[in-house]
Amino acid sequence: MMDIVSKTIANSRPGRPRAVPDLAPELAPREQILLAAAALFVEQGFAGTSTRAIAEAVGIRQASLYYHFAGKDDILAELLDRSVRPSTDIAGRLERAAGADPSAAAAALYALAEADVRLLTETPHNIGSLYLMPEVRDPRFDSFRTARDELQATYGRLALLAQAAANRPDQEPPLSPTTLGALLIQVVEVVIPLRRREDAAPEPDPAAIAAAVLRLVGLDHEEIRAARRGAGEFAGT
Amino acid sequence: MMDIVSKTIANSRPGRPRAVPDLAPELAPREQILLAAAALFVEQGFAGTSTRAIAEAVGIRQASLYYHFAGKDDILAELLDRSVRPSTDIAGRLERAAGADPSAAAAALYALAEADVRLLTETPHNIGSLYLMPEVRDPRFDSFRTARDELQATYGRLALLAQAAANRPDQEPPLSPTTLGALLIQVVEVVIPLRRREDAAPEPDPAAIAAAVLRLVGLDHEEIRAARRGAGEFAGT
DNA sequence: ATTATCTATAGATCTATAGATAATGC
DNA sequence: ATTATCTATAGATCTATAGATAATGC
Repeated sequence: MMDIVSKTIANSRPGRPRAVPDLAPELAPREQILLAAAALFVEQGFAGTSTRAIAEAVGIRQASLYYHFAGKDDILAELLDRSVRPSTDIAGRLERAAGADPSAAAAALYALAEADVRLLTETPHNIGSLYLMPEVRDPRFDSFRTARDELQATYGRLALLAQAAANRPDQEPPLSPTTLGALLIQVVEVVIPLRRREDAAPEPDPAAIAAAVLRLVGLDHEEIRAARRGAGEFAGT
Repeated sequence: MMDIVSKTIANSRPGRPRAVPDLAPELAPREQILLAAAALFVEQGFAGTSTRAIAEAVGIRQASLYYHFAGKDDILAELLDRSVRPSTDIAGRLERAAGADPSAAAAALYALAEADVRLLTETPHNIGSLYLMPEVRDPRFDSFRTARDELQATYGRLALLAQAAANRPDQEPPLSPTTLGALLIQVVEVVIPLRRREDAAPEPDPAAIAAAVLRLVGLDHEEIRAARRGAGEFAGT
């Protein structure tokens, strides 16, 4: 009897028990650290967040962080990689599926923008805003930046391909491919400042943002509708 | 003779001379500090920049900063205010000049976007990127954020007015006014990530970005051309 | 007298390491 | 035996203040 009770209450994991009881024992400690760090980095920046603050948020002692991560840098590196990976995966699949067909490229671009808006909207703690921190420029985070540059390049390539087929009137001053890719990502990332606002602005509609991306590329209303229909067919890809 | 020589070489300002000779004596010390801090904040973030680093970049001792500023916060606060002020001034003038006339609003929106792109492109050290730092959310910088929210609201109001007159086909899912303002500012601010790239991407053409803004609002090619012509007339305003 | 610096330093951090301890696993 | 924590602490910062000093201004 006593045994059953104490077993129920007992720590279910090896290792010395925490001084403060674990509030989220269903999460691995490593995940708890990543989540707490994400929230703090977003609020106060990387340099502005001490390892002590992260540990306190998790409910462990500052030194215990170092059992799970070699240093503060590694926590941020993992957060960055995890947050960009789903986007680059989707982008790669969509680009391969679209091949060289301009109208498929338009559909793929639509699907990519919509997926990215969803990811940025749903990710906990507005983690997408970590991209904006100055520290991310440091060589320590090269692997993240490479992945992100590749994502931007995919936006640029899909856009150029889609644009080639657009039935657009005499175009405004054309944008360079680099500028175009940066611009489209920038539009998608409007989610970040919108989520930052504390006045609880309405969440942007992914379909509306995706349409805005195609409009910027020069597609007209009918072409955008067609791309939206085409995007649906990538769903299984 | 000796007097003339020593006067020429002599320190031209009161106060104890610096331990390290002043490399930019034409700038007031306060301006030197602001410039050096801007460069460092942009590179390494606010919390990641020590007062010692700022002082070193200026060529003074760390403690000497406190003669010019009450603290690190005040340096950032002044940088933020200075960088947003020109935009809000222009926005206010343009909005007043446009009044309630939709085609004037389109022209004003064009002029505002173009002016902002120029400001962001030309400001030293990509200072616009300071807006993105997490620390800026802190109440200490409320006055800056208020000014910026007002700028965004002006974008939103001009866009809604311009849109009312646009000869646009059956529109895509409409964007809320808040989202629209955020989106347009976001487009203009594509300059910031472009300037950040170290591969020396081409500078974006202000006219192309301003056109992109109007296209997002729903204006067609002819309307954009008209807005561009109209924008020229605000020049003296 | 005023101005703009300097030197020196207090007190509060902050990161990371060393080594002990208290669970579970076998 | 392995795992995951803990306590304790070294050494390196970092911000801000106190008070001295060396110019110019009058």
